[in-house]
Formats: sequence, structure tokens, C-alpha cells
Amino acid sequence: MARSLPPLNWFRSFEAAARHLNFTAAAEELGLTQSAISQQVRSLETRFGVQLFERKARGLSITDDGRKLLPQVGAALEILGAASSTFDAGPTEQLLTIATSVSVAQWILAPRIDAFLANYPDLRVRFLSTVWPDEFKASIADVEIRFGAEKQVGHNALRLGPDYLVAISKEPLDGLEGQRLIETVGTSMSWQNWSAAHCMQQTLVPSLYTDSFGLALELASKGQGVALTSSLLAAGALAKGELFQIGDAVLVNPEGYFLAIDENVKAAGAFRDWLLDAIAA
Amino acid sequence: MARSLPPLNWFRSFEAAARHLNFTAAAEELGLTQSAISQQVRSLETRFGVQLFERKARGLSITDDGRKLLPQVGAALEILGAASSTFDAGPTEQLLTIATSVSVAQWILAPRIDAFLANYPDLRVRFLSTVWPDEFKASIADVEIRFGAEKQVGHNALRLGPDYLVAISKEPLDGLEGQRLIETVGTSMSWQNWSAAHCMQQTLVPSLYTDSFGLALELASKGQGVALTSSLLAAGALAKGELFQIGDAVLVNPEGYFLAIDENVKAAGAFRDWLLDAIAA
DNA sequence: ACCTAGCCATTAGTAACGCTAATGCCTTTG
DNA sequence: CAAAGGCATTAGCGTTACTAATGGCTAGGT
Repeated sequence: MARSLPPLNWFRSFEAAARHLNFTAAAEELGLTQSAISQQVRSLETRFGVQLFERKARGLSITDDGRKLLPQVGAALEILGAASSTFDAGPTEQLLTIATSVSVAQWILAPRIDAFLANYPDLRVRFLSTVWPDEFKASIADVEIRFGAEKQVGHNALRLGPDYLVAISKEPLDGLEGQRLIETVGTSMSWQNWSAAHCMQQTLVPSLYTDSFGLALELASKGQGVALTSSLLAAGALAKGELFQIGDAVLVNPEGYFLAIDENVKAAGAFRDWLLDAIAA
Repeated sequence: MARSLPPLNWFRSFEAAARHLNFTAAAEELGLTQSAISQQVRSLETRFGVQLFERKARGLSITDDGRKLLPQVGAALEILGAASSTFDAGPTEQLLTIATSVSVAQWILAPRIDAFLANYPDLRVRFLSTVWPDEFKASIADVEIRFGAEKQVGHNALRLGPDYLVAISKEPLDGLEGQRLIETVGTSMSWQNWSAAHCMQQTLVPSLYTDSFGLALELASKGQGVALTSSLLAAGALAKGELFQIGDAVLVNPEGYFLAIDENVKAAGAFRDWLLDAIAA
């Protein structure tokens, strides 16, 4: 972001032209003239030093470079469009909406949600799954369980815990020889920290990288290797003897799962109380 | 996108100000004056009709509305920044990056990936998880497995199959009485379609809504009810007798999982061939 | 209590931008 | 061959986006 970005209107014109493969139609959609579209796309091409379209007598064809750029531009425009309508009011419905990390959904809620529902036979629940914190989903949810580091999370959020980093595999093991190592990217700790905590001299190199502790744990539970992952997620399966911890040391886990609720929704408060009890058990 | 978006520079100034909580520092970073930042943020606030910052003597604090907007703006700026540097030469690394629906990661890849890795002992794999199609992740991946309907997916993508909609539960059941029904929102079919296909007269009302077939299947596998979900995802667990299909009829599944690869990456081609074989077995 | 520093908001002015209308060129279609 | 479609380019002008200057308010230090 050190250099300035092209104007947003250039991206919009590019995206519309790519959809229509026709500057004139794109102009009509955007309420501009063909000339404006032509100039904006030309400016973008000049800025990037690539040809985004081939011009033909009856419209355009998109180049490989244009095709490469399009999804990213489309995604950014959609996000900014959604961001720009964030402040429009929306109706609420009698339904508990839980925006939750997929890891928590899979490893904590899926095995346990019946106990909560048994107390509320008429309640319906909608899950919105997230891989990383998703403010849009959070903004429409009654309950949010987000993954992140404490400093990135609002002050109203309660960390689910205790939660440490542990090495987990499907079978009890005496060590790591011959095992694939599974590590979650985007988190502060790695297998090097685990190695140091166990006074090992060797450099541990992962074979499999995931972007969630939950998927790392899933890979371990399917016997693909040893996952460095969250003890909170693994607790249920560890208790049932379905998974095993390798090594005795645990690492402090800087990133974890944080619960926040809309205090105006009674069911959300009930869900929070239930979940905290369930985890403590 | 019917209405015009604010200028990109407004968003940039907002984002920089939110990071620094100080217009003067944001101005310095962006190479503008404090006055320009102040005016741009003011313009954005006027456009949205909300206060994004509280002004204090020694800088800013961000409002709840500002906090709500920031991640989306940050994400879009990051995407456009990455898009703008797409045409700078970048190093590629010897690593297979797979952008995949979390449902496929959990139910298809996690149980099987070892068979692929056994053939490529030096290959490392990075998973990028998606709930819905994510063009940014797709653009940086060597392999993409996305969820959607055929008309929304590029013509290069191959549907993984066969894939039908089936009712799945943890135990064999003679019917649905007393069971919670689990349905995936955002898909074309519902329990009404299943009811009709089984010549049932009653209206089936789900208790649990999920936003992925994978989470629906997970809930079923944990005994939370009967999930209407993808036979492709369930196939492995059905074959092992870990899950059971309820009723004999299957529904056509308009939405499924589509595989696309970067043909320039040899490992991606190998992965595709392997996966198609693995699913057919 | 007083003074200074920090940092915001506002104003006036101007260079640059972003667009339009008009025109020209090329290809395709009937 | 003529007309239609659709692109590129140019000149012109209204608007925007920025700067420099100034003012107001609060916090911190003496």
C-alpha cells in the first residue's frame, strides 16, 4: 500500500466492461459515456503496463491478464458495496443466529448443541460459518464466536478456555519420528516453539499447512499426522480417548476463540451461559 | 452496485486514520495533508450518515460504526493492493496451495490426503478454507474446489460427483418422527423437496440451519438430528457404516463442488487426477 | 493558573481530474 | 456497397481533490 491505488471508478469500469465485453453497454450500466469507459480502462492498462482487453469490431475479448485481475476486482467491489450498505436497517427474526468459527462449530458445538436445544424445544438455530473474523456476519448475528488474538478483539468478548497449544494425533506416540507435522498458518506459534518447549534440538518442518486449528485437528483425527492445535477444540475427543496428546508440555496459545453476544437477545445470553458451563465440564 | 461508491481515497484515508487514530499521522503515511484526511473522512461520514470517529484533543477514537466498517474496508483495500501488484513479477514457491470449501476439506480431503502425499513425499500442501466461493483465495491457489451451482462456476470447472441430496443420520431410522431436521440455507432444495420425493404429506420444519453441507453432516454425525446433505460428502462415512441414509429416494443436487486447477502447475494436475480416482473408488 | 503543544475543523484558492460531445477509423453485417 | 456497431482520440469545461493558512479546543507540563 506504499504506492497510491488507481481510482475506484477505473476498477468499476473495468469490471463492468469485463462482464459485458462491451464498453458501450458498460457505459450504459454505469451511467457514463463509452468514451469515459474507454479512457478509464486505458488508464488502468497504462498504470499496470498490461493489456486487459483486446479490442474487436463488435466489442472486446478479455486477455489472460484481464481475466487474472477480474476476480480480485469483483471481490473488492462487492466488499465495498456491502460495506457501503452496512448502515441500512434490516429486520430481525425470531431465530438464534450464531456466527462461529468453523473450528468451534465442528469440534465444540456440533457434539454438544443438543444439550442446549433440549432446554429450548421451540428455538431454531442458524449457523453462519467463518474461517477468519467476519464483521459482516458478526453484525447480523446474535452470538459471535471469533478466532483471533486478544488485542484484535473487542473488549466485550470473553475468551473460551482454558486453551493451550498441544500436539495431537490419532494414536498414542512416543515421539514425532516419521510423522507428518500439521501447522496452522496465521498464528503466532509454530512447531519450533513446541520443539523448544520439549528441549529438542531439531528443526521441525511441517508438511501440511491449514488456515484453522479445526482443520488441523481434523487431519490429525483422520490419521494424517500430528497437529499443533488448540486444546480447547481437542478436549472432547481427548476425553473420549479418540485422540491423544503427544508430549507433556503445553504452549501458551496467543490466538483463541472469543465469545460475544447481543445482550438484547435473551436466547443469546442463555446460549452463552450454557456454553461456558459445557466447556468447563 | 446500483448506486455509485464513494471514492477509493476516502476509504484509504478512513482506514489509515483508524489504524493511527490520528489524522495527522494518517496524512503523513498517505503523503497528504491533515486537512485532506479530515475532509475525506467527513465526506464519508456524510455519505453514510454515521459518525465513524469521535474527535478528541489528542487524536481520535473510533465509534462502533467505524469499527464495523473497518475490516471490510481493510479487506477490500488489501485485495485491490494485491490486484494492483499482480503484474509485478513474484516468486513462486514449491508448495501446492488448495483453496477448498471447508466441507470438502473435512469430509473428502482430510480422510484421504495421505494417499496423495505418499506419492509426493517432498511436496508440502497449504489449505485455504472457504465457506462460499472466495475469488481472492482462488486467484492465489493452484487448485480450487468451490461450492456453487453450475451456472455460477467457470466453464473450466469439473463437478465432483456423483452427488445427490440425501437424508443422513447417525443411526439407522425408519422415519423422521422425533428427529431434529438439519437444512443448509442458500441452496435450492429443502426438506419440502425430500418430503415430496418420499410421497409424504406433512410439512417438514427444520430446527437447525447451517451454511454448509459439511456442517450439516457434522451435526448429523454427532447425533444432533437428520441432515439433508450431499451424498458426495457422506460417501466415505456411509461406506464405513459410520452414518446411515434415511429413505430410498435421492434428490438432484443443483449445487455441488467444482474443481478447477492452474494447468501450469504440475502438482495441481496430479492432485486432480488423484482426487477424481479417489472419489470414484 | 498559565502557557505550549497537539490536533482537529474550516476556508479560500487552484491545479488536476473526470467527464461529455464530437469526430474519425475499422470491422462486420445485410 | 452502405449502414451499423463500437472502439479511440480530442477539445473543452464543470467539479473535485487537494494545499496553505487560520482558528478553536483540550491536555499536559511548569
